[in-house]
Amino acid sequence: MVNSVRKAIEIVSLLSKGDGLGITEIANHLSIPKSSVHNILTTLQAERFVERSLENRKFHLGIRLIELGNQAQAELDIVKIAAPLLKQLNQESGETVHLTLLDNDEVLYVDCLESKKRLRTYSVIGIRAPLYCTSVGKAMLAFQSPEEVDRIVSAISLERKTANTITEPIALREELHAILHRGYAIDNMEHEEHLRCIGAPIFNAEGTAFASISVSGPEQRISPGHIPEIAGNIVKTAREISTRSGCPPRRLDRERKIAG
Amino acid sequence: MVNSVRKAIEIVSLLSKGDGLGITEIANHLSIPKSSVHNILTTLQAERFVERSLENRKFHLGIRLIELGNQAQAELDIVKIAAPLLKQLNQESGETVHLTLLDNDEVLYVDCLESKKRLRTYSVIGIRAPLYCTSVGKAMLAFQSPEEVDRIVSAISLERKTANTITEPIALREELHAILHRGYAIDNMEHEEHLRCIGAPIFNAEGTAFASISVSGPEQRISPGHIPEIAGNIVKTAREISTRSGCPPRRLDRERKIAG
DNA sequence: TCAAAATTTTCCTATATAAGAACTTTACTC
DNA sequence: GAGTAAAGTTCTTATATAGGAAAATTTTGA
Repeated sequence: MVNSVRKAIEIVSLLSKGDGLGITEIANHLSIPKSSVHNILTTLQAERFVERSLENRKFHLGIRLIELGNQAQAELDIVKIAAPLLKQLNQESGETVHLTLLDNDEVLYVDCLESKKRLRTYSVIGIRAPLYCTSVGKAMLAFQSPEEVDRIVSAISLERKTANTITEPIALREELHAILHRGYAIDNMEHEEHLRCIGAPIFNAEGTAFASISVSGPEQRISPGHIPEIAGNIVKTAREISTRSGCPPRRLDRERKIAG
Repeated sequence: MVNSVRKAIEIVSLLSKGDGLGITEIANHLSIPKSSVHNILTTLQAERFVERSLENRKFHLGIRLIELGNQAQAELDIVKIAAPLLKQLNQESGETVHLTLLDNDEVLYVDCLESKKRLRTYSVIGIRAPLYCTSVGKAMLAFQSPEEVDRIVSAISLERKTANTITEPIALREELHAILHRGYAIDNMEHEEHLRCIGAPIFNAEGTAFASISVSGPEQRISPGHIPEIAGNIVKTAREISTRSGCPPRRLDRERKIAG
């Protein structure tokens, strides 16, 4: 472990939160001596990982990170594997589709294809969302091991986002149980008003639900009557992505049996 | 300057090029001892800046970079300033609009709003393109100081991308001269077939053309007859972004006089 | 406009680290 | 499936760096 590199990462992470910090502010926040912060920032600045505002002399994230973020995304195995199948799902459903990862007890959006319709779900790659109130999050959470579900459900706090948000751990556990048997998760306007999403898990070679995909759109189009049909297509697509990710067929059969 | 941080950045930059590298490969490429590479990678991995493939044990860029890249983009001053004006331009033109920066004698795309039409310019934030064959690139290049134009034109190589690509330095200089007087640049299918773009420069408080915006679409819609009208709107939008970026009105008047 | 306060930068040395070398593990070949 | 080659890991110490303190700069307020 290289301390200076870890400090550099801490500094970059801190800068990603606030908007513009001076050396002293950073040093105080992270309890790192000012001179060390100064040395590291000089290095980061030379490589355009951070930039310094000319007017107020405060540090910001640099443009090199924009470029690297895009390359990291494009290089990600699951993104490459899922791309053609997501495109098909996007065309067949006509709605916005997402690919997300389970990371740090949160959902991380790593790919997105928007609907071509006027009224549509807008989205950004690289943002995070909670597990308990998104279809992608619940889809991944439901298929974790019982111990992991216990750990995560106790670790996260169920903040209310809309009128429909599940805010009780018991209710969430029941919902996860239902998802396990159904094979897919529904976000019934639990995260954002007027927005319904349907998500299904993706399993890796170890059989872990590490990713998920979803279709999301306005409540009028993703109506209860349409859900089973859309969900069928999502689950089919998710299974194919799992298989291409090296997930053994036996793992998928096990899910099918539970559902059946 | 902190050496270990610079090495960490070099490693991350190297990983962004290839797809998956081992410790020895990285050590050889960068002439850094294996043990140092190992130490740094351990740190980067702990913070999810890099990840290690389970199957072939090679290192890749990590998901933390996807997140940071998105935050760096959203935090960028020019992106925040330009956002509402780009949206308006996108709606009024009905075509894909871009915001780019001049970085390292290249164009870096930092924002994009796609057309809603079926046939449209697809784009990604964080990618790079050459200066000499894009409207955004030529728009920025034309408005650099004569010495800077000289330096850049001698530094870059004019590779042919399409039948229309300008591959002769003399022709490029003439084109830049025309752009300076016209106030906007045209990419007449010089970078990609069937794609026309119109770009205009954005000036900062120092009066430097550090960014540019463009409208791009299929040759049928961005036809020669439509160009003056579309260009007028782009130039108007670019001037407004310049003003909001702190560019003194006198700088913009100067461009107007040259154009007049 | 000037002075005080805050912030940033430079300097120096005790300390953590880079990197050579040896060792272990993994991958390949026959 | 054993033997070999390559890659990865650990260990140790000479060396570069982290961080305290002081100097310089910038900002703020009167």
